Amino acid sequence: MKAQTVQYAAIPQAQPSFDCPQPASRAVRGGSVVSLRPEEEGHQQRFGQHVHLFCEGDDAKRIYELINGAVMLYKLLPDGRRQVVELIGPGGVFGISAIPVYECSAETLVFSQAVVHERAVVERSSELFRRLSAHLQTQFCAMHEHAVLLGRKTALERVASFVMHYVPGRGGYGCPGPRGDNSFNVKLSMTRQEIADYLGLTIETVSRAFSELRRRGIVAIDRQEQVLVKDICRICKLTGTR
Amino acid sequence: MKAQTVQYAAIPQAQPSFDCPQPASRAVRGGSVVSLRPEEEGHQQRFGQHVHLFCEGDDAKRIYELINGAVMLYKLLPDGRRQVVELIGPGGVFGISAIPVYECSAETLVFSQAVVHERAVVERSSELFRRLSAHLQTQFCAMHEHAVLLGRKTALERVASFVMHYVPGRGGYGCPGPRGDNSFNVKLSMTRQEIADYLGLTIETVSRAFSELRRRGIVAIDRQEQVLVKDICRICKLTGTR
DNA sequence: CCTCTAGCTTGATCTAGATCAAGCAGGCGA
DNA sequence: TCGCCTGCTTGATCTAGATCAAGCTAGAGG
Repeated sequence: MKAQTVQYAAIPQAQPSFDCPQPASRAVRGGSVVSLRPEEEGHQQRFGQHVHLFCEGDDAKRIYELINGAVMLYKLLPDGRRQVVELIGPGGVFGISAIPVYECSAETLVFSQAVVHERAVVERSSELFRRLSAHLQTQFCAMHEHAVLLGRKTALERVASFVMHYVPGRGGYGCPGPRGDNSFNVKLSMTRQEIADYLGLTIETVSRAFSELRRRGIVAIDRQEQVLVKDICRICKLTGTR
Repeated sequence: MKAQTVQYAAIPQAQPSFDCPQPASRAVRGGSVVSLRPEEEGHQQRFGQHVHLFCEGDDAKRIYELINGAVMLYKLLPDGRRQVVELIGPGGVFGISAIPVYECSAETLVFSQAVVHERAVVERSSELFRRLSAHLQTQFCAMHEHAVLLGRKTALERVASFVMHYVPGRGGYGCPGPRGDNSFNVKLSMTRQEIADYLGLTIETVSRAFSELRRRGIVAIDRQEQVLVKDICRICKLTGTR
């Protein structure tokens, strides 16, 4: 244990969170997903790749609803160890906190769009609160799954599970099993370090696991981000879940 | 990895979930916590120690709101490895699922009381839904914390963190620091195996960590369930969080 | 075209925690 | 009172994954 050679900046308590220029693109409202009374609407915003939306310890003034793209939520230990605690995809909600400040940091993995709600507005509007909460249930389920991964799975099982997350409609509840095309081309959009911090491993172990999958002929990898899963069922069996 | 010598029963898909006799004690309503219109009220129920409330795969018909006691939520891998994914205390909500069946199993750790809501009722009543969802935020925060523990902490840090959870008002957000009595008597109410499955360790490693804490004079242990924390600040520093 | 750099891979070695194997303590029924 | 059983502790050994240490590769900039 005591992983992480890479040192991350210490948690910057309370300071400007947006390290990306936010031009006039605020309030590009009229998005497809939301349709609420004007006073309940949030601002739709665009964010570049690797933009920090907020940091652990910042005032938790805003709640985010991701329209498209991907965001990672992470926490740092004082000695620099990092754990990515959640990956947010389209529809996902984040920035909700039980305390007055954010309990984790949020960073975009790719270009993303999100509806940004004022926390106070969400707390007043039961309609909005309901919609956001409904999605939290899905995320809760995913968190439980991730706890199993972190607590009980081997390195190869973790990486296999990670790859399977990117294969739509397979491996989870109601998986149809092998039918038609049993291969799928996955775009990871995370560095090996980010994957390692998500899976509770080191960068070297992640790399070795990918190499092992390649050696076994289960995936083919080119350009690092592109993973061609050649046999979905075979990688699914390696996840340890079934 | 590949822990767990103890084998747990394979997931019993769809079968009577209550393995504890449920006598006439249903609907002991009029509990202190809830005050809703009659049609929105749930039944308040009592459960003995080590009672399964539901199993992974059962129809997710009910949502539970714990009044007092303690419940653990766990998931099993097909080969018998177990991970306790969440510990629920008074006020906690569980049994919410994004899919039609429960995604984990729930078992009481001690004698407990809970308000049992019909899922359909919760989905109709915005007042009730709001109240339950509000508590999920707290639990979300705790899950993130637990992901850090499972992904990045050493065995000693995990056990120290676990013990600190039982010390009220210390170690978390807004901890007042050392003042007055710096000791506290903790009642664990979990076996070493349950603790191990919660912390992603083996029973032996948990045992060794407790012994190490005792050897360092940080805790005193008698009757296994009783842990006297002699120096709260010292064990807090061992959690890795600060 | 070459060089630089960031991110990735691979090999060698080390170690925290798993596994294996006794032994201990306390509650309980006979 | 005596076994017996369940849960806990402790020691010896093993191993998955961390750590340390080179390379490798592809894109960027000159």
